[in-house]
Amino acid sequence: MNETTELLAVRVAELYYEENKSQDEIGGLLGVTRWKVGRLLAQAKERGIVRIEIVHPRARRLGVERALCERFGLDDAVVVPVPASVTELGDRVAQAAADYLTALRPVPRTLGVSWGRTLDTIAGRLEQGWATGVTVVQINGGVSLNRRPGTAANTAATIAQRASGQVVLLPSPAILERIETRRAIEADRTVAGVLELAQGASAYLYSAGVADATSVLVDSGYLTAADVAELVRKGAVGDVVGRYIDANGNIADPGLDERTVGLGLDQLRAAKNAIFVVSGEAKHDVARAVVTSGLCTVLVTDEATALALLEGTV
Amino acid sequence: MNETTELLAVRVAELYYEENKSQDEIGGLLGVTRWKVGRLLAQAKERGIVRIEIVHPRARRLGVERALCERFGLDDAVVVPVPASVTELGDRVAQAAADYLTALRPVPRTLGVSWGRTLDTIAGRLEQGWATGVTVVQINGGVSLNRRPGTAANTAATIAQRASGQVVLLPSPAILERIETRRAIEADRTVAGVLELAQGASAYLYSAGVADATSVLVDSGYLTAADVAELVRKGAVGDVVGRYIDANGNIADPGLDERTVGLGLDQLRAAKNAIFVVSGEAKHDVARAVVTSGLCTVLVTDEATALALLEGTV
DNA sequence: TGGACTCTTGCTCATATGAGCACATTGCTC
DNA sequence: GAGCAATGTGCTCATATGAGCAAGAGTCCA
Repeated sequence: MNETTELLAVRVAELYYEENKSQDEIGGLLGVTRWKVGRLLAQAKERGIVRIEIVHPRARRLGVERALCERFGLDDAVVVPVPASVTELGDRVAQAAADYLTALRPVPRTLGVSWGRTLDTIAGRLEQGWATGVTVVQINGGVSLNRRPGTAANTAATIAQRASGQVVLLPSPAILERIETRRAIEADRTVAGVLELAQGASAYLYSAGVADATSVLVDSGYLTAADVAELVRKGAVGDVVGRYIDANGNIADPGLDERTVGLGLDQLRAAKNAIFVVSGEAKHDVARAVVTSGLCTVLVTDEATALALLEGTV
Repeated sequence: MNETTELLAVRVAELYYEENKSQDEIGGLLGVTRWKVGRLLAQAKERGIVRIEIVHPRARRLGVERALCERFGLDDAVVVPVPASVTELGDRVAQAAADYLTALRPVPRTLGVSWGRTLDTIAGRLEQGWATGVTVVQINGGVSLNRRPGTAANTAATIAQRASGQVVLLPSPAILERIETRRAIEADRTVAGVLELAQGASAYLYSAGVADATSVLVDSGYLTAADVAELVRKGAVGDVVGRYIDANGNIADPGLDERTVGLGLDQLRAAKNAIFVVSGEAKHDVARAVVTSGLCTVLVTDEATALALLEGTV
């Protein structure tokens, strides 16, 4: 399209979209047929001269969602556009996750949830009555040692309460100091029952942690910043339900993993409905590791993360 | 429109504009009639949920243009959107002014032009052959004392040359030290002839200067920064064709005006086609003074200036 | 509780637009 | 310069959408 045609396309687009003139009227004004006007409008759209954007806190990016599903073999994806002016990125994504959960059919009878800041925000965004009779089970440990007492329990409890359901907490630390202690605690009837319930959940809802000192595992006292630095040196890009993974989605430190209580990654991979919620540039690496290694079936994320995932592969 | 309807409108807009589904298809997907889909789309547009923007260096803002004409009684207005990322604001506006001049019908036989940076940029943006046989006459003095020798002459000459026309320069300083000298020079046959031609021009093309030390009149040595500061204290907001005006469009310093050579503001007000080109926040005050006091019939400006003009009145 | 008024909805018919086709134009190669 | 391929154009007919209207729904007040 040469410069003259391009300028004509600009004028046509202005008259059509800003002046609300019909293609026939525009043709008369500019001395071209209405068929040519239509073609110029199509070209204006193709070349980005006309930009149509859906601007709303609940808006989605359906095209990007489909591209993610095709690329990564996901069952579903939810992508939310977040304008640069919005500072609470996680809020928009959490809202979208809450919307998705509310709309999920069939309603999951048992929902396994992790804990962390993202999950807490999602819990806060769920409406009372988002479902009825959902049993919410914790899938990673964290009741004890937690410096913010009750957050993990609160998250699961809130989600359950707002679905008029029950909460089943995992009464165990997230990470134990000795493998023997982890085995003993998992063998205990109380913990074993919760883990069995967790393994049988119809859906899982979880996020990821960044492999740095901001991790809630550091915050909670399970790991030190030095521990995490060592994990990074072993290739860790982040943690999923308390388990550190590398860029290929494999366990970064098997020894640490053996001491970690909660649902295993194999069980997450085998899940029929694993809803992964993630946002922010800091989590791009772990997000990529999760979606490329089959650790989720549904992804809820922001547009920038989605586009980064789509650009980075092949 | 309550929250449920608003969310429905978002979904409808996404399916229509991003998925290119017909209103009938969308109705089937969402369980509403195609007529309701149409109404939801209209609401989405009204409430800014759908934003359609023309993004191109040559794009205009036709609605804003019409509003300016209605508000200020202009014969025409040209408003160009300039994205925040574009640093050469004046370039876009200068291009629009060049476009306007080229499209002007009837072609002006005699075109009076001022000189300054904006006019120089416009001259550079005009294409060879933008018109034929146009006599370009300088309407404000400035050949002598100019520290950038020839700029004023170059501007007029370039415009004339690219219209295969003649240039008529005003061989006089912009401002003289004594009123008597100004009268003498204007009485001289050479200068008088040019001024007569200038007064009889079919169209005028000019910009405005900011009332501060960046003025080309300071740059050129006619005024000192102290002179301009004094003018500001007398209420000057800027200069038009070398004449300082206040917020109401009146001469700020009659004494200085008496020593200024060139087309008078009364003559500009009486013109049938006075094309005023202005951009940038620094010039908002003088722009307002010009459009509200009948000193132009056509305004070419950037979108931010246009909106500032529309907001500031009444 | 009923009537009046306002708002919303579904529909008919008119208008607007697009898909696909046949023909025209343009550009390239021999 | 001719032939061929690619691109562009105008058109017919089908599809999509909107304007205006009548009917239904909802709200408010006496």
